[in-house]
Amino acid sequence: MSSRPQAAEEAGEPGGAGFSRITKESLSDRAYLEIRTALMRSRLRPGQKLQLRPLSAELGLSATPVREALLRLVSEQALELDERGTAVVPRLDRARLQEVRELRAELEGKSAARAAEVADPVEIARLEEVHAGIATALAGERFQRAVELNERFHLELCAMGRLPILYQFVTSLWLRCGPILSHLYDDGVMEWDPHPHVRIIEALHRRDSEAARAAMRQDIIEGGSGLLRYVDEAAPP
Amino acid sequence: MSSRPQAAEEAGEPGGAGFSRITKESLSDRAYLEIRTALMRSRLRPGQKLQLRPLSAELGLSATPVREALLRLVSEQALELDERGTAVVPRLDRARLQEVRELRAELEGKSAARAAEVADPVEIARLEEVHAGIATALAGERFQRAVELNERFHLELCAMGRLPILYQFVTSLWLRCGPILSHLYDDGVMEWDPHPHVRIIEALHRRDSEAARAAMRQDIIEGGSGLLRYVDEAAPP
DNA sequence: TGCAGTTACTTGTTATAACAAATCACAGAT
DNA sequence: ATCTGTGATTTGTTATAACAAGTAACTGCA
Repeated sequence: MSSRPQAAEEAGEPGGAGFSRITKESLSDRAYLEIRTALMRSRLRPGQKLQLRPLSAELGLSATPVREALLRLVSEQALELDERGTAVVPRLDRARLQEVRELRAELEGKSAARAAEVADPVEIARLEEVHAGIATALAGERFQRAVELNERFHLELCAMGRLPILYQFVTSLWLRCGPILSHLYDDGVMEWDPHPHVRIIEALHRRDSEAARAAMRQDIIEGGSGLLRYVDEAAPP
Repeated sequence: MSSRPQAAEEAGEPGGAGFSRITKESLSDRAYLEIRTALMRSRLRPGQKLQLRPLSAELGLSATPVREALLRLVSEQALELDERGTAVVPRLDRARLQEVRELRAELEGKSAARAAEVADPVEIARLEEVHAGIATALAGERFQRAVELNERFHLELCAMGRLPILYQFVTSLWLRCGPILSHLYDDGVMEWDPHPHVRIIEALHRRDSEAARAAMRQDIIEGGSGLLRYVDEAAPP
């Protein structure tokens, strides 16, 4: 889990528009966020076990809040429990990843369509900045940075749709892919004619929801296909 | 929360096809199921507080497993936490219910379309039985029974789509409506030309996915509109 | 050397207690 | 009668310990 004092590293997260988290920050939340970002940053490998007491010791907490964090991630399907009850990072098999991509296309597509109807220029500008950041990161071969910004692009756009439940579902889908997401650019950066992100942004400007939806679907289906190589053929025994 | 020894009341739940729950049944799971079905059966009113110690006493358990159950329901958005941290049954405002209906139309629509492609005759027959049960219950004015069977119809159909993540999302949407679901038939039973459920079943037989999707959408959008009357105009202070 | 049996330890689970903060209630003063 | 301050109670939160079950390791015998 690496270094502990990383608190405010997660500064500019999405979710600004109406998806406020209470900022009470209990120990339980701290543990949750720490494990969660470790997952999203691919610092935990599929199949890896997260045992209660060793993990608590590493986080410097007692068992209770860590257990709560683990159970919360299990209920979000970001972790699983083995037969013994130990939390383990799920292995994505091909069928599961396919389902995730299909649902992402459906849900983020709807999100984009909706965003095209309600987004204001300020939000769109912010989105353009994020995409520019991705381009810069890729040009400089800072792939980890690009992966993080790509996530931000998608979640920020999703938040712009102003459908909180939908937003939650989408984050859940991203969380499931976390452990393999770092491989997004492993076999090269795809060359797009106009990048789907650009097509999305243009569609937002034109308030063209169907174009936004289509571009989003393309980004997810075609852009994510490389990940299929990093997946177990079938769920292991 | 009513009587405790109701264990196997939930016999014939859906989820037969590949959605197996480990049957370990810890105390935590017991508490979870008990609160959850209380929600789904509208035995808990919107705004009602579920305090840790009183609830634990009522369930005859210590605080720990009950707290775990409450937090799990919170993470599924079936409950919320007030500023103090107390679990409370959410009040659905109009916007939220609209979003739930929209997402149900989208997701259950996809589910139905997929089911039309892969369902086998045995499953379809079981679905027909459930719908027949609804008709019988309505004819006999056993509305509570009809509500439960209606839920079963939808979830069983969703399971037939064989998309586990989608299934989980849909159950989550149902859970959010639980507290007001019992009002489904409060202002009369809708008279359908052919009941959408019948149109769905016919579409399954014909393997016509788009017809199945359309019928499902109709069932959700038109059939659930009555519930809008049982919702708070806006989220209260 | 190899195997069986037993001990010790590690696992998740649950109960209990200590803690802090917020709320409630009641007493006393104005 | 109303307001205020203080103490007791109730709230969620966290830590700790007791428990059960499974696993590993080691010892003693063949």
